[in-house]
Amino acid sequence: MGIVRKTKSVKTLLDVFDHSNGALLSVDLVKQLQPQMNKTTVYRILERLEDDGIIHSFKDNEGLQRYAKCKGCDSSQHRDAHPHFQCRDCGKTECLSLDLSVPAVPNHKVDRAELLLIGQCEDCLL
Amino acid sequence: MGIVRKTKSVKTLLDVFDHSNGALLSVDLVKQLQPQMNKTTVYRILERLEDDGIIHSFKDNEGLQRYAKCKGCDSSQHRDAHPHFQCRDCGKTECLSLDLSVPAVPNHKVDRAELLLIGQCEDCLL
DNA sequence: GTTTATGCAAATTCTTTGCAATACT
DNA sequence: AGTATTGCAAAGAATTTGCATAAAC
Repeated sequence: MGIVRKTKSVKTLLDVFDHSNGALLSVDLVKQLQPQMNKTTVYRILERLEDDGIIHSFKDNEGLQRYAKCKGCDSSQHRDAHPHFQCRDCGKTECLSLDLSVPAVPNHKVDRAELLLIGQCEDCLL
Repeated sequence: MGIVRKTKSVKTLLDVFDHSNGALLSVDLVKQLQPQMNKTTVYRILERLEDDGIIHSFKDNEGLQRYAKCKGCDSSQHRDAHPHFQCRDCGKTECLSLDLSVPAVPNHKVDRAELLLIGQCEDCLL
């Protein structure tokens, strides 16, 4: 449902996602967009975009919220398996296109899985 | 290296781990042990126990730190694949004994993997 | 007796909330 | 016009830091 109004702020944020890759820290987005955009506004737009299935989010290795553009998600189902890779050196966090098979757990209902790989990225391997 | 002194506080914390199952929130431990033990003390003991390979930690679905007793870790290598299951209803977080095969990522060095399954636990499935 | 651990208060960091003002459709 | 959105200030929650005191080896 397109309940997210295309305000200037929303467009700005979507533009940031289009021109960057990987999963972005909400904290960084807040910093980057200040003072043109208020901190609260950034958090709330991210929340709305996620509700609308435009972006997805997860907690990274530091417990910080990260957002990335969804590929193949919609508002009804936007929480599929999203493997991510986080570099322990530079912190850069990438979305992986790996197909994650969600293991079954006896007597449990598994809705989704978050797989975070931690290591060194291409740039930091040198 | 047994650099962790067996103080009363340390023993208390180890006792909590022995008498509970699943991965415990540092926040809850702090609450539970107050006011006998100071907040800072709890955080610091947890940190030391993890350094020593007695317990391991990860960020849960809410980005909160959780700790659980290690099985088969030591101070040199205590960060192996640790799949966990977190109940979206009651929040209970269990350690799974599943063997997680860490996928390779081209041009990256993967040190470890955090797999968190989210769903409903046995108790909450009724 | 030296080193490690603890307590306390204060600071930090990320995120959320309430409410009035504003922009979108 | 009516509803969704924004800004600002303040609150909240989890975790960390500095420093003086106390306990462990």
